[in-house]
Amino acid sequence: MPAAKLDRGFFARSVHEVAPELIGATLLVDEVGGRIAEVEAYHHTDPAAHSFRGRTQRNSVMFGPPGFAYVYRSYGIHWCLNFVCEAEGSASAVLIRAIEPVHGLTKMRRRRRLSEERLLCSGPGRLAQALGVGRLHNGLPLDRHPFEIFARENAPEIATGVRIGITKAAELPWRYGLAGSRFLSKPFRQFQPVVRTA
DNA sequence: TATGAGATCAACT
DNA sequence: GTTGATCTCATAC
Repeated sequence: MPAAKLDRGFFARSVHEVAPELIGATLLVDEVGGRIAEVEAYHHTDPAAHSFRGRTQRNSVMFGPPGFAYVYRSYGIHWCLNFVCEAEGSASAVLIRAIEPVHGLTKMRRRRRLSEERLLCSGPGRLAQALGVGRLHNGLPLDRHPFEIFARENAPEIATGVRIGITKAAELPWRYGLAGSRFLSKPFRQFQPVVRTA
Protein backbone atom coordinates (compact mmCIF):
# COMPACT_ATOMS: atom_id res chain seq x y z
CA MET A 1 0.00 0.00 0.00
CA PRO A 2 2.64 2.61 0.95
CA ALA A 3 4.16 2.62 -2.52
CA ALA A 4 6.31 5.60 -3.40
CA LYS A 5 4.70 8.28 -5.51
CA LEU A 6 6.76 8.92 -8.62
CA ASP A 7 8.03 12.45 -9.14
CA ARG A 8 9.12 14.11 -12.34
CA GLY A 9 12.70 13.01 -11.80
CA PHE A 10 11.64 9.42 -12.45
CA PHE A 11 10.95 10.34 -16.07
CA ALA A 12 14.22 12.23 -16.62
CA ARG A 13 15.97 9.13 -17.96
CA SER A 14 16.09 7.14 -21.17
CA VAL A 15 12.66 5.97 -22.36
CA HIS A 16 14.17 2.50 -22.56
CA GLU A 17 14.76 2.53 -18.80
CA VAL A 18 11.53 4.23 -17.85
CA ALA A 19 9.20 2.16 -20.06
CA PRO A 20 9.89 -1.28 -18.52
CA GLU A 21 9.90 0.21 -15.01
CA LEU A 22 6.40 1.55 -15.53
CA ILE A 23 5.06 -1.96 -15.98
CA GLY A 24 3.34 -2.84 -12.72
CA ALA A 25 3.23 0.77 -11.50
CA THR A 26 -0.15 2.22 -10.56
CA LEU A 27 -1.62 5.07 -12.58
CA LEU A 28 -4.53 7.11 -11.29
CA VAL A 29 -6.27 10.00 -13.01
CA ASP A 30 -8.64 11.70 -10.61
CA GLU A 31 -8.65 8.59 -8.38
CA VAL A 32 -9.52 6.31 -11.29
CA GLY A 33 -7.08 3.81 -12.75
CA GLY A 34 -5.02 0.74 -11.99
CA ARG A 35 -1.86 -1.20 -12.67
CA ILE A 36 0.03 -0.40 -15.86
CA ALA A 37 0.08 -3.53 -18.00
CA GLU A 38 1.45 -2.38 -21.34
CA VAL A 39 3.50 0.52 -22.73
CA GLU A 40 5.51 1.42 -25.82
CA ALA A 41 8.67 3.54 -26.05
CA TYR A 42 9.02 6.27 -28.66
CA HIS A 43 12.41 7.87 -29.09
CA HIS A 44 13.02 11.06 -31.04
CA THR A 45 15.41 9.24 -33.40
CA ASP A 46 12.64 6.75 -34.17
CA PRO A 47 10.78 7.27 -37.46
CA ALA A 48 7.56 6.08 -35.82
CA ALA A 49 7.68 8.82 -33.16
CA HIS A 50 5.57 11.93 -33.59
CA SER A 51 8.62 14.03 -32.74
CA PHE A 52 10.84 12.47 -35.44
CA ARG A 53 10.20 15.26 -37.95
CA GLY A 54 10.54 18.09 -35.51
CA ARG A 55 8.31 20.22 -33.39
CA THR A 56 4.74 21.00 -34.41
CA GLN A 57 1.82 22.43 -32.52
CA ARG A 58 0.49 18.97 -31.76
CA ASN A 59 3.71 17.43 -30.43
CA SER A 60 5.15 20.51 -28.70
CA VAL A 61 4.71 19.00 -25.24
CA MET A 62 7.10 16.20 -26.22
CA PHE A 63 9.81 18.83 -26.66
CA GLY A 64 9.28 20.21 -23.17
CA PRO A 65 10.58 18.88 -19.83
CA PRO A 66 10.08 15.24 -18.76
CA GLY A 67 7.34 14.22 -16.35
CA PHE A 68 4.46 15.76 -18.30
CA ALA A 69 1.53 14.23 -20.16
CA TYR A 70 1.42 14.33 -23.95
CA VAL A 71 -2.12 13.61 -25.15
CA TYR A 72 -3.01 13.48 -28.82
CA ARG A 73 -6.00 12.57 -30.99
CA SER A 74 -5.65 9.33 -32.87
CA TYR A 75 -7.54 8.55 -36.07
CA GLY A 76 -9.74 11.53 -35.35
CA ILE A 77 -11.60 9.56 -32.71
CA HIS A 78 -9.51 8.43 -29.78
CA TRP A 79 -7.22 10.10 -27.29
CA CYS A 80 -3.88 8.54 -26.39
CA LEU A 81 -1.83 9.22 -23.25
CA ASN A 82 1.98 9.48 -23.22
CA PHE A 83 4.53 10.30 -20.53
CA VAL A 84 7.33 12.61 -21.69
CA CYS A 85 10.80 11.25 -20.77
CA GLU A 86 14.51 12.03 -20.95
CA ALA A 87 15.86 15.57 -20.98
CA GLU A 88 13.96 18.66 -22.07
CA GLY A 89 14.09 18.88 -25.85
CA SER A 90 14.92 15.23 -26.45
CA ALA A 91 11.28 14.67 -27.39
CA SER A 92 10.91 11.06 -26.26
CA ALA A 93 7.86 9.55 -24.63
CA VAL A 94 6.19 6.38 -23.40
CA LEU A 95 2.73 5.53 -24.74
CA ILE A 96 0.48 3.97 -22.11
CA ARG A 97 -1.38 1.19 -23.91
CA ALA A 98 -3.17 -0.79 -21.21
CA ILE A 99 -3.81 -0.97 -17.49
CA GLU A 100 -5.45 -3.50 -15.22
CA PRO A 101 -8.52 -1.66 -13.88
CA VAL A 102 -8.39 -1.48 -10.07
CA HIS A 103 -9.80 1.83 -8.80
CA GLY A 104 -13.01 3.51 -9.91
CA LEU A 105 -14.46 0.59 -11.86
CA THR A 106 -17.94 2.10 -11.74
CA LYS A 107 -16.77 5.36 -13.27
CA MET A 108 -14.82 3.54 -15.96
CA ARG A 109 -17.81 1.41 -16.90
CA ARG A 110 -20.01 4.46 -17.12
CA ARG A 111 -17.53 6.32 -19.33
CA ARG A 112 -17.04 3.33 -21.59
CA ARG A 113 -20.68 2.20 -21.48
CA LEU A 114 -19.32 -1.26 -20.99
CA SER A 115 -19.45 -3.82 -18.25
CA GLU A 116 -16.77 -6.25 -19.35
CA GLU A 117 -13.73 -5.53 -17.25
CA ARG A 118 -11.20 -6.99 -19.64
CA LEU A 119 -12.03 -4.46 -22.36
CA LEU A 120 -12.21 -1.38 -20.15
CA CYS A 121 -8.59 -0.27 -20.54
CA SER A 122 -6.92 -2.72 -22.92
CA GLY A 123 -5.78 -0.36 -25.65
CA PRO A 124 -4.60 3.25 -25.69
CA GLY A 125 -7.90 4.72 -26.84
CA ARG A 126 -9.97 2.64 -24.45
CA LEU A 127 -7.72 3.49 -21.54
CA ALA A 128 -7.96 7.23 -22.21
CA GLN A 129 -11.73 7.01 -22.42
CA ALA A 130 -12.03 4.99 -19.21
CA LEU A 131 -9.77 7.39 -17.30
CA GLY A 132 -11.44 10.46 -18.72
CA VAL A 133 -8.24 11.67 -20.40
CA GLY A 134 -8.63 14.18 -23.23
CA ARG A 135 -7.14 17.31 -24.74
CA LEU A 136 -7.33 19.14 -21.40
CA HIS A 137 -4.72 16.78 -19.97
CA ASN A 138 -2.15 17.60 -22.63
CA GLY A 139 0.80 19.32 -20.97
CA LEU A 140 -0.18 18.60 -17.36
CA PRO A 141 2.53 17.53 -14.87
CA LEU A 142 2.41 13.86 -13.86
CA ASP A 143 3.19 14.47 -10.18
CA ARG A 144 0.21 16.72 -9.53
CA HIS A 145 -3.54 16.34 -9.47
CA PRO A 146 -5.35 14.82 -11.33
CA PHE A 147 -2.40 12.50 -12.01
CA GLU A 148 -0.93 10.13 -9.42
CA ILE A 149 1.62 7.47 -10.30
CA PHE A 150 2.94 5.01 -7.74
CA ALA A 151 6.05 2.88 -8.11
CA ARG A 152 5.54 -0.87 -8.19
CA GLU A 153 6.51 -2.79 -5.08
CA ASN A 154 8.36 -5.61 -6.81
CA ALA A 155 9.58 -6.25 -10.30
CA PRO A 156 7.12 -8.37 -12.30
CA GLU A 157 8.04 -10.58 -15.23
CA ILE A 158 8.11 -8.36 -18.28
CA ALA A 159 7.46 -9.38 -21.87
CA THR A 160 8.81 -7.43 -24.84
CA GLY A 161 7.79 -7.34 -28.47
CA VAL A 162 7.29 -5.19 -31.52
CA ARG A 163 5.01 -2.18 -31.34
CA ILE A 164 1.46 -2.20 -32.63
CA GLY A 165 -0.30 -0.23 -35.32
CA ILE A 166 2.75 1.41 -36.86
CA THR A 167 4.37 1.03 -40.27
CA LYS A 168 7.70 2.82 -39.75
CA ALA A 169 10.43 1.13 -37.71
CA ALA A 170 7.94 -1.65 -37.09
CA GLU A 171 10.66 -4.15 -36.22
CA LEU A 172 11.92 -2.41 -33.06
CA PRO A 173 11.00 -4.43 -29.93
CA TRP A 174 9.96 -1.43 -27.90
CA ARG A 175 6.68 -2.73 -26.54
CA TYR A 176 6.70 -3.83 -22.89
CA GLY A 177 4.03 -5.66 -20.95
CA LEU A 178 3.10 -7.61 -17.86
CA ALA A 179 3.80 -11.18 -18.88
CA GLY A 180 0.60 -13.18 -19.07
CA SER A 181 -1.77 -10.37 -18.11
CA ARG A 182 -5.27 -10.73 -19.51
CA PHE A 183 -5.56 -6.96 -19.88
CA LEU A 184 -3.04 -6.58 -22.70
CA SER A 185 -4.27 -5.01 -25.92
CA LYS A 186 -2.69 -7.98 -27.70
CA PRO A 187 -0.79 -10.98 -26.36
CA PHE A 188 3.00 -11.06 -26.63
CA ARG A 189 4.69 -13.63 -28.80
CA GLN A 190 7.99 -13.76 -27.02
CA PHE A 191 8.68 -13.62 -23.33
CA GLN A 192 11.93 -11.84 -22.65
CA PRO A 193 12.53 -11.07 -19.00
CA VAL A 194 14.08 -7.66 -18.50
CA VAL A 195 16.64 -7.49 -15.74
CA ARG A 196 15.85 -4.65 -13.35
CA THR A 197 16.01 -3.96 -9.68
CA ALA A 198 12.57 -3.07 -8.34
C1' DT B 1 -11.67 -16.39 -35.40
C1' DA B 2 -10.90 -13.12 -39.09
C1' DT B 3 -11.39 -9.44 -42.06
C1' DG B 4 -13.51 -4.88 -43.54
C1' DA B 5 -15.91 -0.46 -43.16
C1' DG B 6 -16.81 3.62 -40.83
C1' DA B 7 -15.97 7.24 -37.60
C1' DT B 8 -13.33 11.92 -38.14
C1' DC B 9 -9.02 15.16 -37.25
C1' DA B 10 -4.37 17.07 -37.78
C1' DA B 11 -0.03 16.64 -39.92
C1' DC B 12 2.12 16.13 -44.00
C1' DT B 13 2.92 15.59 -49.32
C1' DG C 1 -5.83 14.31 -50.86
C1' DT C 2 -3.61 10.70 -47.94
C1' DT C 3 -2.19 8.67 -43.75
C1' DG C 4 -2.09 7.49 -39.15
C1' DA C 5 0.98 5.15 -31.99
C1' DT C 6 -7.46 3.02 -32.89
C1' DC C 7 -11.93 0.90 -31.75
C1' DT C 8 -16.47 -0.97 -32.67
C1' DC C 9 -19.69 -3.30 -35.17
C1' DA C 10 -21.08 -6.13 -38.97
C1' DT C 11 -20.55 -9.86 -41.89
C1' DA C 12 -18.03 -14.00 -43.46
C1' DC C 13 -15.53 -18.30 -42.73
